[in-house]
Amino acid sequence: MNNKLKKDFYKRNVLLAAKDLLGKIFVYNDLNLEVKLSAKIVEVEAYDGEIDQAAHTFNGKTERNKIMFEEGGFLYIYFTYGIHFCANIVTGKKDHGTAVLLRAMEPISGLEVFGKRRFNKKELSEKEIINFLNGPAKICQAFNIDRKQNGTDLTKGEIYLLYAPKIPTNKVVKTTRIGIKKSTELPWRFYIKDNQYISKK
DNA sequence: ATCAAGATTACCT
DNA sequence: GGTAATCTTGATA
Repeated sequence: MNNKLKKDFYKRNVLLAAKDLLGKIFVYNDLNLEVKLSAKIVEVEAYDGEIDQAAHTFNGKTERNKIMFEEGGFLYIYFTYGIHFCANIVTGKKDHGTAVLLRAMEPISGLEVFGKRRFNKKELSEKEIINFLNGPAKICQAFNIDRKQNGTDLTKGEIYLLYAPKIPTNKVVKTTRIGIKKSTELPWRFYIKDNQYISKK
């Protein structure tokens, strides 16, 4: 049985896709590792260059953001603050510069790998496990995602998402986004209510 | 050619 | 709460 999310999931409007991404399972099948790394998406933010000044695509296509203008179903990875990478799921139709930032996840498998990469140890306290993936750059550090994964096709076998039932609307919290200076009024951050793995209240 | 900003994190008081 | 770390990108201050 194959419950991998298909192209049609990603081709939808960015806000619909963002809300629906909550609860889905992010999987990295890195053939260099003995285990598949996986985690449940618990917090996301939507970015839409048409109307959103905080989106990297607001001023049009550039070398960095061009993957966001492709059809949904690719990874967009960017480097920021001289240190960190952040991962996005490209959504929507071709030539629409939209994507969903992955802000926090709940670890499922590959805990020892996450522990080694995040804190250089395999003995894990509950507090450290909560800290594995509760921020966009932490996710990339734990999954070892950087430039080389930019543009990855999520309908192939290396990195993909698994279906999970949609989180009911009354369990989804909608707020303004974090860490941006423009378009701060847009309520485009979504997270699973009462989940302890989100980045910030 | 130059420069300021940046979808963050970890560590300090 | 405050801020250093660190460097690519995209606009041209």
